[in-house]
Amino acid sequence: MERVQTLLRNHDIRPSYTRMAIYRYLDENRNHPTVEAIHEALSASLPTLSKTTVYNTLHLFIRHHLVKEIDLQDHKRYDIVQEPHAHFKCDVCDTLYDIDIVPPNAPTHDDIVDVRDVQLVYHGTCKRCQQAV
Amino acid sequence: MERVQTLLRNHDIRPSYTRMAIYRYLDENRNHPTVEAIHEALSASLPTLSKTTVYNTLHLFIRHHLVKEIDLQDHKRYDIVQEPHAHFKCDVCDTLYDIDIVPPNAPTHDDIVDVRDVQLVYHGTCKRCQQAV
DNA sequence: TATATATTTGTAATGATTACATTTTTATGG
DNA sequence: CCATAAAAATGTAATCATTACAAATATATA
Ligand SMILES: [Mn+2]
Ligand SMILES: [Mn+2]
Ligand SMILES: [Zn+2]
Ligand SMILES: [Zn+2]
Repeated sequence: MERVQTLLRNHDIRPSYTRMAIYRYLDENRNHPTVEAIHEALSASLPTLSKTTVYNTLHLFIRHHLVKEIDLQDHKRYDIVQEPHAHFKCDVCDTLYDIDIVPPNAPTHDDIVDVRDVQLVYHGTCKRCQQAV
Repeated sequence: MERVQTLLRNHDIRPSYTRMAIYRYLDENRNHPTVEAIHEALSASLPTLSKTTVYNTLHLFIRHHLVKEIDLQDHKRYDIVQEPHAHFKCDVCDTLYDIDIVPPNAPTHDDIVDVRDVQLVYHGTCKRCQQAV
C-alpha cells in the first residue's frame, strides 16, 4: 500500500490515480506551484489531464486541509506545508521563498471573533535577481 | 490653497480635480475600498469619471508612495494609511479591518536582499457576522 | 492664439478562475 | 460477468477584474 494512498484515505479523499499524482507533485515540488505549473508538469505523464481537474482537486485538498492557497497579486499558489510559516515573493522573478518564522497571533480586537488563517508575505528582490544586474 | 493640493504637489503629482477627488475619497473613507467602490461613490459628483482613470490614478499614487495595494483573493483593496499595520479580512462579509500591530521584520535569509513591503493578513469571521446566526 | 504635453475616456483584449453539461471511470449487487 | 448507480474527470463556455491602447479632452507654455 502506498503512503500517499493511505494519506488521502485518512483525509476522507478517494485516492484516484489523478489525485495521487497531484498530491505527489505538490509533495515533491515544494516551490508553491501555480495551477498552470502543476498542469503542465503532469501533462507529460497524464496527457488527458484537464486544468479543471487540477482546480477541482486542489480545492478538494484545501477543503480537507491538505493544502493551503496563497493569494498573490497574479496567480494563486499552492502549498502542501501545513506548519505556520511566512513567505518572501521576489517581484522580479516571481519566486516564492519559504521564510521560517511563525506569524504573530492576532491580538484581541473588538471586531474579531474567529481567526482561521494568517498570511505573512514579504515583497522585494531576491539575491539571484539582485546580482543579475 | 487646499491641503490635498499641496500634498499631491509635494509628491510630484499634478493636482487635477479628479486626482484630488480620488485622494480625498481615500482619505475620508479608510475602509480599504475597491476600484469599484471608489468609482461608484465618485460617479455621483463626477459623472464622466471612467474606471480606467481610477485605475490609472491609484497606480500613480502607489508609484509615489501615497497608497498601498492589498492583494486579497478577490478584488484589490487600496489603503491610504502608510504606517505599517496588519489586516483582518472577514470571509463572510468581506470587510477588511485594520489591526494595530506592526508586522515582524523579515529575518536574514540567504536568498533575500531587499525587502520593500510586508503584508500580514488574518482571515476568519468578524463579530457582526458571527452574531448574525 | 497656437502648439505641445498631460490627463481622461471608451472600448477592446487578456487571462485566471468558475460554471456546467457530458463523458469516462469506478464501485456494488445480482 | 453484466447492469446500474455514483464518483471522477473532461471540454467548453461564461465571468469578471484588470490591462492595453488609441482617441478625445483639458492644461500649460510660448
Ligand atoms: Mn510555503
Ligand atoms: Mn489598513
Ligand atoms: Zn528573483
Ligand atoms: Zn463579517
